[in-house]
Amino acid sequence: MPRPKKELSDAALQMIADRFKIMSEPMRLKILHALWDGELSVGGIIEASAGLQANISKHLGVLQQSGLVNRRKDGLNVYYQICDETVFELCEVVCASLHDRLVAQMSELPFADQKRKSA
Amino acid sequence: MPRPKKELSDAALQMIADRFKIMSEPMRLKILHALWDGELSVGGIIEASAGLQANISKHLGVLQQSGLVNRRKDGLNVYYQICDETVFELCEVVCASLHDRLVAQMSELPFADQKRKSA
DNA sequence: TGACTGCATTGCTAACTAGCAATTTAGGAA
DNA sequence: TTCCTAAATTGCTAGTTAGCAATGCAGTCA
Repeated sequence: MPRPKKELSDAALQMIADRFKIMSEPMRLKILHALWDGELSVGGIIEASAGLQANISKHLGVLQQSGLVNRRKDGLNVYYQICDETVFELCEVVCASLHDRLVAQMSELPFADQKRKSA
Repeated sequence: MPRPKKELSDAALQMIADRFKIMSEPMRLKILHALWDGELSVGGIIEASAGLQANISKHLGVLQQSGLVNRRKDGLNVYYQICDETVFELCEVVCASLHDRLVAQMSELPFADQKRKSA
């Protein structure tokens, strides 16, 4: 199907770019990945992502302000949860694209049709 | 449908993050937008995106190396074209998410149910 | 050959930000 | 109160990069 081209203002481009920028840090992706299965406390996220507390906290602040995760406080603990399902979709689309690209690159090489080390 | 959580190595996270980073510059989005309807020469892209020649050229180099656009030389001119359709998909997903978020934020305000300046 | 055009490259600067260490704040328990 | 824990914040440094100006280079035409 044809994709109609819409006009995009500079402000719109900036908003879209900002969203991509949020997703462009490996540590933030790691945090989102840790939250894949649901809510987790900051401590749990730190453990799962193996980062320093200050950094994780800062990244969580960024993620929350962008509306990708929400925050729930309970006693001493704070729990975060992904609240924008497009996070998953974006990652899946990117992964598929990367996969396709690698497959295409492999097929450029000689002996491409021989499966090597097929696990 | 459930989204199965897959293990992600640091290298994988880096690759995904890199792809998002490519898309996180307004000028690059502007270039991709200019290429929305098909192939364009560098001159055409410069005109459409209203950027300086050196910057456009550098951005095009980034986009090509990431495999999002391809390059075709013809005489004095060089033509670029989007060769990864996921570019469109990613932008559409992000736009939809941003839209939903703004709608949700509006509904938080008083008089949210009154349509104002409905065009 | 020489001049011209279209694009790429280089050198530079300013702005941004991830990560680290140290501190602060908020809440719970004794 | 005092101590403790969980999380957020602050100050800082180093690394990255977009944009600009100037230059380089390849292809075309006379």
